[in-house]
Amino acid sequence: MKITTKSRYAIRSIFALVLLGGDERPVTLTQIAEHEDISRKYLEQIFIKLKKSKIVEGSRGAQGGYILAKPANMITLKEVIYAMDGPVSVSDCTNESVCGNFDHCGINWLWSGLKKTVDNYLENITIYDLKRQATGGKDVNLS
Amino acid sequence: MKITTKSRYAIRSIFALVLLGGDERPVTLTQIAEHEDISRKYLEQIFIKLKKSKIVEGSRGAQGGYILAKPANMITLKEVIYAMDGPVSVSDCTNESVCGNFDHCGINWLWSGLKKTVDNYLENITIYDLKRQATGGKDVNLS
DNA sequence: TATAATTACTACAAGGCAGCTAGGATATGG
DNA sequence: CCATATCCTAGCTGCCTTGTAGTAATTATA
Ligand code: FES
Ligand code: FES
Repeated sequence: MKITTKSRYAIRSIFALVLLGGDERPVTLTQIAEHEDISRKYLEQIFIKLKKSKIVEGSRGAQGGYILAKPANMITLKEVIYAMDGPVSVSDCTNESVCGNFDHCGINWLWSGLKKTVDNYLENITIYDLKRQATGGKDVNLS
Repeated sequence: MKITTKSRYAIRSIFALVLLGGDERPVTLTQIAEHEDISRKYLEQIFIKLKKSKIVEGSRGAQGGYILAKPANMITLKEVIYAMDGPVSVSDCTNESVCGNFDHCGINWLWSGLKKTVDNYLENITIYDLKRQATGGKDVNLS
């Protein structure tokens, strides 16, 4: 029942990206890696996935780096986690192809219910919320 | 972000235990293993844990087996999962002993919030609810 | 009291996979 | 051209879950 560290790194990294000005000019992975004390090589893989999911945009070469692909308040945690690990799966018993007993199982509604609960929580928090929380709610402008 | 199969097996097994009359007379693991198509040897380990957590009671020897240690509506899913895997941990960053950055981390409230959400869901469903759901809500007597 | 049934306990093997490292290819500003 | 970055692929490693195996302890019953 754990959020993978990859997903947590991703969230922390995007948060750091915003703090370092990534909503305006490119921020390099090296900066983020130092700020968050995460392996830069590992970050590379994370950001490639984030890029594929249209959460950030990368620009190569000197003076390159990453910027947000959309406003911070449009990036939900669910989205980020999905980009890392695919859809949140709370149980392996999600359909009949994986569990022969699926149709006759009396309790799989438990897991769809739990998934819905978790998804709902993660859908309603955005990167902007992290920033606002960190600055004590004083911040108003969102990018 | 998965409930372990051990926990799912445990829940299914207790559910089966109730269906097989385990709120009155002992039900053997062999019965449950057949009913749920789970390895009996694996069930043994599961039930030893359930016993240690005072969820079931075992009686040895011929005509032995397991019965519920308390009414089905007093057994929450959270309790069962706790018995299997310990407290639900949604992130490794739960205290400063494990994460040096804990005190200065701006986002760990996320994980405590998520944990609370999940715990709340699991706390409010009991084994009796499973039975009621399975019988279309017609059942009234709870043991 | 012998026997079959059944739980209680311990050890460990196999596999998957998350987490991370490594090396090189490609693009770009100065 | 060169320093700076992203982009892409491959693979290692250790842990943890899942499951098997063997044996001891207990008890109803004939
Ligand atoms: S859906 Fe697979 S056992 Fe319930
Ligand atoms: S608490 Fe460990 S990084 Fe946030």
